[in-house]
Amino acid sequence: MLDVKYIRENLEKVESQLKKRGENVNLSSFREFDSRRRELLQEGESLKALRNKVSEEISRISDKSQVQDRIAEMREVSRKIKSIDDDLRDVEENFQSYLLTIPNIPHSTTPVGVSEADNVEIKKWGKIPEYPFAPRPHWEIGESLDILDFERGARITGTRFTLYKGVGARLERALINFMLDLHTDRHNYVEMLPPFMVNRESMTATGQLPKFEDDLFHLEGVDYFLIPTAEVPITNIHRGEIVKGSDLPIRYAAYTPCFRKEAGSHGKDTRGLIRQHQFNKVELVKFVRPTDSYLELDLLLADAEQVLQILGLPYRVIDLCTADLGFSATKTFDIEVWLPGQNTYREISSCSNFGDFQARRASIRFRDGEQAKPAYIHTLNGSGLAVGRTVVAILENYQQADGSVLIPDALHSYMGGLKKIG
RNA sequence: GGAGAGAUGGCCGAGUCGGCCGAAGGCGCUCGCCUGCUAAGCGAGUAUACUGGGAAACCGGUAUCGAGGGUUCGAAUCCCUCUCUCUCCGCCA
Repeated sequence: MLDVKYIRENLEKVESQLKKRGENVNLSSFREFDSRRRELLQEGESLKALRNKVSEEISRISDKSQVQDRIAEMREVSRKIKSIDDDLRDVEENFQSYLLTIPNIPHSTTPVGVSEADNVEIKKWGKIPEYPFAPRPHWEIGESLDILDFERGARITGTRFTLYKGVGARLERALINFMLDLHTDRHNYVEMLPPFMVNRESMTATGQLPKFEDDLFHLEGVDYFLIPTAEVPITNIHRGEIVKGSDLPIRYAAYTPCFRKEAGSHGKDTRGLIRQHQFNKVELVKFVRPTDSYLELDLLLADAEQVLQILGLPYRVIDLCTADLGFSATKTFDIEVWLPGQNTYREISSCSNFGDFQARRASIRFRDGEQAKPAYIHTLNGSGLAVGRTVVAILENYQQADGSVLIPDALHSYMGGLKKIG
């Protein structure tokens, strides 16, 4: 959520900055809500001040006959207050839900664009391997090695669900452990294992709700949602808190499965592990001082990149343009890993700075010292990495002519010494 | 699932038959004093949000004692609903 005072004072600027997202923003109703709200507020508050004053006087007058008309008067005032408060509640509710639908303002360094074609590649790492044979896509490799079972996954649940088998399951688990160990032991994140279902408040705080409910799995009987990313439970750890400035930056790493409906991508990436309704991810989340957040974004990106570097997987980094930027983010770097079986780069991580947007929705603040004013922190998060897609990248990049797949060195110990699949 | 207890400021904890309770007291913390260091001691201060005024320092108003409703001129205090926590029993990985 954006700062109401900031919008009030910079209405046109905000509008033009939001237009860069390609959204049809119209802040004219902002003015209406805002002035109506303040009008009602002032009217109600002066009546309350009067009532408080007179009520206090009533309590001090001992002669009861003298207070009857004052009481009658205040009865009327109270009735008026109630009706103003009712109107005010209405206005505030509508104002609030309106504010929750306004996306974040892109950062000044975010490239302006009208489609994903305007994203900017800022870095390439690793050598794209050459094969003396036609590299196969991971779904073929996985099936022929009998480690991925798409048919039975679909039987158990439905389309976009996959069964991992034997060494395949082990590889997924190895990657989760490897990533968590790397981020906790070497990058100083604190490991968290959060709930995989969250309530509506948590989803609203990070920005999934109210606008993107269609993308979420909702439970029947309770108003809970399956998490689409660990970002949601982890960011909400500090919802409603004022943390000590000296504790910043706070870094958390968490493994969770992620559940997404993938509404609107019917027919896209139907084969293989790329687009699943359930997938595993190790997520990095940071709570930082506002002044540090863009530096922290670079560090976060580097932490995620290192996973690919250690695994020896070629990738590139993309600076997302305003048209491709997520609802809550001010700036996002995507990491795309090279997939030889599909002869393309695919997103494997997305590292974003949300500024104070989520912090304001979630009311997460920090304070330096006792007498300092609390201020909103900045939140960031990034995948470190999407585990299923890392399996995909390993299968495709490390495939051999004989159909086997080599396991990257860093994973040998996590695979019980196994160096090759098949 | 059954029975019971509770939810007050950073923490602990008081709150009388509703009125001067944003809320006693203690701890903690901050600043100052004092003691040759430390400890102790003394004094002052110590919530948040919205809102009006002001360049600002700051001053005023309103709200907040788990959440939402109700009664009342007036509610932390009375009534209703909900949420959460704790204890015991049952069930269960």
